[in-house]
Amino acid sequence: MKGGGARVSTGCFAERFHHHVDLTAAERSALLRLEEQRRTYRRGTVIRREGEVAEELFIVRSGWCFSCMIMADGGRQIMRLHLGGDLIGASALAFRRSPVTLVALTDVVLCPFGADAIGTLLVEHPRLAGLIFALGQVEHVTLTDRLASLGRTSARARVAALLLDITHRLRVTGQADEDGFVLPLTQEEIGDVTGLTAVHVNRMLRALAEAGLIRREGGRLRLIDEAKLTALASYENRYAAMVADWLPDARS
Amino acid sequence: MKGGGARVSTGCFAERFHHHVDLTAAERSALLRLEEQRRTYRRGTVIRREGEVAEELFIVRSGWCFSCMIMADGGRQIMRLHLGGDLIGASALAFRRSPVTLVALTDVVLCPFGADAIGTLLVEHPRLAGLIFALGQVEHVTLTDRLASLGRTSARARVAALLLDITHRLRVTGQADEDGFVLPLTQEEIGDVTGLTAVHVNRMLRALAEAGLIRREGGRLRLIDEAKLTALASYENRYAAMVADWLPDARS
DNA sequence: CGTCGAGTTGACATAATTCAAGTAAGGTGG
DNA sequence: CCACCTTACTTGAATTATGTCAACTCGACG
Repeated sequence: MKGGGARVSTGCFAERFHHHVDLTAAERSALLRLEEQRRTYRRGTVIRREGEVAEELFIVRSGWCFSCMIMADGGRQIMRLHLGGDLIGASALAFRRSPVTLVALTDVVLCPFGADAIGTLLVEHPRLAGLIFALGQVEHVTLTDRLASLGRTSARARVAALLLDITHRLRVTGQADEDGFVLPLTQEEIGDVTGLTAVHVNRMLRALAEAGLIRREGGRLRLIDEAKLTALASYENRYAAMVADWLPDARS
Repeated sequence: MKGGGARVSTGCFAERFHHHVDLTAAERSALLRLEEQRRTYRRGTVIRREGEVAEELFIVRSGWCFSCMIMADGGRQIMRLHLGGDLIGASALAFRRSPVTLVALTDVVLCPFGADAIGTLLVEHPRLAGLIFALGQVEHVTLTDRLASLGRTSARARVAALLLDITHRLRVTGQADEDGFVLPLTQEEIGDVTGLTAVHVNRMLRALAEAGLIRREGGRLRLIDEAKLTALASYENRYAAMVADWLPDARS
């Protein structure tokens, strides 16, 4: 039930690529090399602070973390939740200093590697580099979805969209079933993702529950009427729709 | 004064890379090949509609356009303004259908090319592919900045941030001087970028003008007190800070 | 000269925040 | 095992930023 660690024999990053191409042995081992190192962080730890020099990228092996920005008035905006298999810190490919703060939401295991590993990949496994690029585009589009969510939808819709997003991402790795899932976010953190206050998040969650769209039992959260939630949030599941048929052949 | 077309002998996309690496002749011509085709659109034209099959990417050669999403209630969120030298439609690398609508804001000239051109670039000029990836990261970070802006800052701050962002981007290509620049956006469009209503944008612009931070003279807009604006918006100029020292060597 | 789109301005409505006070739950030390 | 503390969650009332509606001006354009 802990999740994330079940089928990792291939490496949890490689797992992503599976669905899109048949990896060659060389590609597979190149990806596994990215996950060779491990680093563990306790729940609540600040992994990296905004403005720090940061030359490493990470693959999330297990657990959740998030990247955020601290605002001038002390507020916080959570940019993205990072779940198992996610690549984080790619901004190191363009900036010396981290634009965001990285925080462990649960106990988390990260696999760090240097930016130059991406350079190597680019030369030796252009197809993999292309796939990573394509995955980056998926993230880009989900970010624009969130922009629309924050800019143009109501508080209920934003909360609903977040819950749907988490659900779909967990399903990819089989961590969410019909019984729902454990949400390791406080209402304040949900607010920091959605641009709301903790108080208002509370009200929206209750409204969704009263409307019979979700159910909350202990730490577990369950989506009852996903169709209505999806409509309410105008949510689009981008993770399912990815295709990358433009990729070059694997290097022989 | 029309802008964008001045120093294009190298190609306006290649122009971007100049600052970061010395391009080899082969690289330069590979980039120029991306700009071989031209397509012109009239101000106001919808170039591409959300949900349409879209296999092409574009480089903006001159003029402005924007990508947006139309919301269920008829509202609109502008995801990004695209200026000369920008690469747009990269989502075609991950999705068959366009997640956004693309609209010409002024008369605009675009250079279309297929996604497979990126595949070729990846194999033949990995360093260029890496640079494009790094530029993508810059965009990614500016998007997160906007997310923080929409989620956690006031209306004035959002408007100020937009004006600063446009200014910095225009300066890269020398289209904004101390006299300011021509803003081809209606207040409604500014609202659609910042997640506000046209009416409120109007009030915020006036407030900024009355506070002596900006000046509006005809269609021209001029930033008077950039320091105060920057503080007010907690704006960070990401375009200046990019470095990419992890790139592999150019293929010989 | 009339129409149309954009900008401006005021009065009013409302969604979301703030403040404040409480309850429930979990962890810790005695 | 209990008493205490802390952290998260709830809930209501007052406040505020932003949206809505509506009227009017202005300049461009045919």
